[in-house]
Amino acid sequence: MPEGHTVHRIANAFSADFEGKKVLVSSPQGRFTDAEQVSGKKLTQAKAHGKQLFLFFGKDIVRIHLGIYGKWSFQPFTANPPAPVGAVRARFQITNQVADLRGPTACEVIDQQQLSVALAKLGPDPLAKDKTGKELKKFVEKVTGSARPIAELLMNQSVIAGVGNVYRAELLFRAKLNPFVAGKLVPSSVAQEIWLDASKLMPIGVKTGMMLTRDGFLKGKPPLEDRYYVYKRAGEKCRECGGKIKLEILAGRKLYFCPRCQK
DNA sequence: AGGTTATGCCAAT
DNA sequence: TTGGCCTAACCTC
Repeated sequence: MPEGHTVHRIANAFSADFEGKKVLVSSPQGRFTDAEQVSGKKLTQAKAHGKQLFLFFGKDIVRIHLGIYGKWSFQPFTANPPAPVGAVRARFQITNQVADLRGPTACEVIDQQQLSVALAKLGPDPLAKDKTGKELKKFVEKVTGSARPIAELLMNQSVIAGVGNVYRAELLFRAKLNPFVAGKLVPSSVAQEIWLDASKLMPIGVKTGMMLTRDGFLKGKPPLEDRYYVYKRAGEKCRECGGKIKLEILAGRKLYFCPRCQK
C-alpha cells in the first residue's frame, strides 16, 4: 500500500530496529542478485524520500521502490527465522526479526553517485522538514509554471514526491479545486494551501498507517467506508453537497472528484 | 480455477 | 496514450 507515508513508516521501522546492526541480506526468490554485496554489513542509515527507500550499508546503498504491487512484511522471531512465503525478492534479517520484500519495481544496490541521480529526479517531499519554506516554494513554482492539469502534477514525483492516487484525489477535493485546471492557472495561494494540507495529512498517515483525509475522521481507526471524501467513491453521494462523485481516467489512472464541489 | 483489482512507473508507440 | 511489469488479495464460478 505504497504512497509516501508507507515508505516513511518502513524507513522508521528500519531505523528503529535494524540500524547499527549487521544484517543478513538474501533473495529467496533469487531475483535480487546484488544481495550478497551488502549481506553481513551494518545498516548505517535508513531514509525515505517520497516513495523511494534508501538503506545505507556504508557506501553501498540499497534503493527500493515498491511500485504498485510491492509490499513489506516484518516478522519478529525468537529461535529460527520463519520460512519465506511466496515470492520474497529480498529478505533482511537480524537476530530477532526479518523484513521480507515482495513485488517491488526496484531493489538494487547503488553508489553515492547513483543516489544523487535518483534524488535529483524527485521533487520536494511534504514529509521532509521544511523549516525555511524552501520546499514549499519549489512546489508552488513547479505547479504555477506548468500547463499540465493540476491532477497530473500532483501525481508527478518531480513536482511533489510521495503523493499518489489517494492523496491526490483527497487533496484536490479538500482544496475544492477542479482536477483539470492547468497548474499555471492555480493561484499561488491555492498551491501553497495544497502543500500545507499535504504536510498536515501525510504525517498522520505516517503515524497511523492509514490515509486519513476527512476532517472529523483524522483520529482513531475510522472504517474504510468513512475514510475518504472522493477516492473510490464513484457514483456515491458527495459528503458535502450530495452530488454524484465522478470517475475519469487521467493519464491512465483513476481520478475521483466531485464536479459540483470542485469547480 | 480463473478473473479482477491495486495507493507506480517506464518504455514504446 | 497504451501496454508491460509483477504480486497477493479478493471476487465469482
